[in-house]
Amino acid sequence: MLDTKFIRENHDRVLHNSHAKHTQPDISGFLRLDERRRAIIQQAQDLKAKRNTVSEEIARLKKAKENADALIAEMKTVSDTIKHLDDELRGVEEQMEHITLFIPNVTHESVPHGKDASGNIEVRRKDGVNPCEGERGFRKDHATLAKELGIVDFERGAKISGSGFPLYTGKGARLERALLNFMLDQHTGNNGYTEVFVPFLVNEASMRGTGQLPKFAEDMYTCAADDLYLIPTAEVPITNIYRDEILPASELTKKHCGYSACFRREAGSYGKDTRGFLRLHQFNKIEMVKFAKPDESYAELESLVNDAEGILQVLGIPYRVILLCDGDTGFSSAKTYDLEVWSPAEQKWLEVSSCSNFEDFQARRANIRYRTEQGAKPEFLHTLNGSGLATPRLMVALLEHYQTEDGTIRIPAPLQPYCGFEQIG
RNA sequence: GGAGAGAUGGGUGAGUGGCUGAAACCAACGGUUUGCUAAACCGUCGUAGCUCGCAAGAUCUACCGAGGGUUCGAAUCCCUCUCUCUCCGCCA
Repeated sequence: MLDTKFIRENHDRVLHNSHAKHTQPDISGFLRLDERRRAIIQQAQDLKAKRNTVSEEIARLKKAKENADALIAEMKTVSDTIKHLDDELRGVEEQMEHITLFIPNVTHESVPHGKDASGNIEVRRKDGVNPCEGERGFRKDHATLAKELGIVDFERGAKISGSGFPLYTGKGARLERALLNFMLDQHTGNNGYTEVFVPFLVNEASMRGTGQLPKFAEDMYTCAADDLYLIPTAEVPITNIYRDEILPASELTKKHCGYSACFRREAGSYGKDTRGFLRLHQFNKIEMVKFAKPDESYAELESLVNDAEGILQVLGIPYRVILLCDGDTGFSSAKTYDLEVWSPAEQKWLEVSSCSNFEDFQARRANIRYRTEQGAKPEFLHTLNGSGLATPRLMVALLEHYQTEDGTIRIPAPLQPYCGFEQIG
């Protein structure tokens, strides 16, 4: 959510940015409402001030056992007017909020302009230490490999829940668990994150806090009977840990990481990239979240990307870092880098991580502030988050890159202690 | 799921219709005193918004879990909701 004053003073920029992000908010309507709002407040305030002083006068008269009927009658109409003004104000503010909630975050000046993913910029690329580099004759795709090796049972997963709900079996289940533990240990042990284990179902206020609601209601699973939502990412519960709180500046930058299952309806994406692990309704992810001082958040974004990259480097998987153009940057984000791994079978780059600086967009929605010193005015802090990493496409890259000529999978050395085995098959 | 109790400023906690934005104490901060520490004393000590001002700041308004209602006037009375605690029941 953007600051009302910021929208008022930068409405052209906000409008252009919204168009770049393919949204059409009613900025001029917002400005009209804003003006009306201030007029109402002014008028209501004057009347309330009058009511307060006259009420004191009434109290004084009553105590002196004098007649106050005329004043009381007068105040009755004043109170009625106040009530009507307050009602109108409520309506105006509701309309303003409705518009504001659908205005996307303004992108950072370093973000390139572009219509869609074609406008993104590759920042850097790293080759892996792939043991099969250059050998293409025996290359099988991840879904075929997984099926042959018996590490995932898509059919039974679909029987239990539906398509997009994979059932990991045997060494596949162990490998999945190994990846998650390995990544958590990296972030807590080497990168300075404090681990959290979060609720997977959250309330509406949390979803609004991080920006999933109200705009993206269609993308989420809901538990209607209890007014709860299944989280699409651990970003939601982790960021909301400090909702409505004021953190001391000495605790910033605060860094949390955590595992969660992620649930996404992926409505409207059937048939597109849905083979195997490419797009799932439920998957596992390690998420990193930072709470930073505004003047440090962009440096923190770079180190956040490095932390995510570190996983791929240790696992020796080829990847590249992409800076998203404004047209491809998410609703809440001011600047986003994607990490993509190479799938030799798909001959495609696959997104495994998205690292964003939201500046104060989420903090304003969720009311997360910090105070530089005792007695200082609390200010909104900056929130950042990034996947570190999501497992399904990481698994794709791992299987495809570490397959051997005889159809087995070599487990990368750093992962072996977590797996308890050196190969699959 | 049933019964009951509760929610006030950073903390404890007073306050049942007007003089309460809120006592008192604690914590914190500034100062005086002091060889140092301690103690004592004095002062400061919530958030948000409108308007005015270059600014420091000033006026006004709102906020005592949240939202409605009654009233000239609500922390205080009424209704709904949320959360916490206690007891009973059920349960991994």
